[in-house]
Amino acid sequence: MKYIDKLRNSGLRPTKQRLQICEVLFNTEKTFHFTINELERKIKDKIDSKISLATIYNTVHAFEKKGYLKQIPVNSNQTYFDTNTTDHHHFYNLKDGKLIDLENSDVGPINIKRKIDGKKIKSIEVLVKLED
Amino acid sequence: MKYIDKLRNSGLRPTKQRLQICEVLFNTEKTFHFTINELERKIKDKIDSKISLATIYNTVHAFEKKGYLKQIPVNSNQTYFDTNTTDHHHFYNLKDGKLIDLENSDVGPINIKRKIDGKKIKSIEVLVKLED
DNA sequence: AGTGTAGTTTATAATGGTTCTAAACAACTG
DNA sequence: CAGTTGTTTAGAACCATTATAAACTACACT
Ligand SMILES: [Mn+2]
Ligand SMILES: [Mn+2]
Ligand SMILES: [Zn+2]
Ligand SMILES: [Zn+2]
Repeated sequence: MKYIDKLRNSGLRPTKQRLQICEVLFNTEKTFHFTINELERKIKDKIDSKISLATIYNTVHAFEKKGYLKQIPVNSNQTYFDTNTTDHHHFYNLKDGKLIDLENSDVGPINIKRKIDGKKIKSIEVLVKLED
Repeated sequence: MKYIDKLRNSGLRPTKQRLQICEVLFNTEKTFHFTINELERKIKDKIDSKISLATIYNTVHAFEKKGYLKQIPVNSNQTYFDTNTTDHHHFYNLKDGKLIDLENSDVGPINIKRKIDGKKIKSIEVLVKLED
């Protein structure tokens, strides 16, 4: 019910699997960061039926393309996604590989003084690595 | 001769392979960014003998650990390294996957106002994604 | 120089996250 | 419904990276 229109309006058919993944990703108090591996576990916990790994990948990429998820650049063998699609920055805890949101107000405006001919800025992302 | 002391002082034996890789990485006018794949080609071009891929990985990681290289966080299936180990930021050209250095003066000082208990900041990195 | 030891290189295999394939299936349209 | 297109799925393929373990080499100490 809740996500059917959202999907239809995006040109994505509201399948059982996508709706279940929407529940896990978006029906939460707070936004969160995840790897595909973590999402797979979360889905297994919340859902009785099984969703294939290929579908999880497909869906995450479809949602990313529609702007419902974004990828966070970190040095890891796994891809990190974020359900918070607003412009914001991150702490990256090297110890456990967890991301923590930094609000824009925690960082201050970033003004890139240099320009590259024929290119425009798509995003500006700050990653603050944390160690003990 | 040039890199033998550097390696010895770091506790790394100055082997033929490491010295050759040093030539490719550090005997240059400008610093540069590379993936292992690109470095492998560069080595093949510059060197007559062959260095195994495993050694290239080993050496890059050894140099990274000693602080002679650093990894740049980007969304890519390959790991990006930088021979410029000073604190600086990057443009990332999404079209061709190339990095461009941003001097600190191009970005301005970044002041992280938030703190995480028991953690200290290891690095602050800004990635500016470019599109057409 | 010769010997012993620890460090290094190498070919090759293994790993593991991600993407591809193509057949079964399900949502939509008329 | 029937036809069409989009989606799901298990499994295979892909490919960057890491592990393995045997051959080799730099180095320290005679
Ligand atoms: Mn993607
Ligand atoms: Mn590394
Ligand atoms: Zn976030
Ligand atoms: Zn750089």
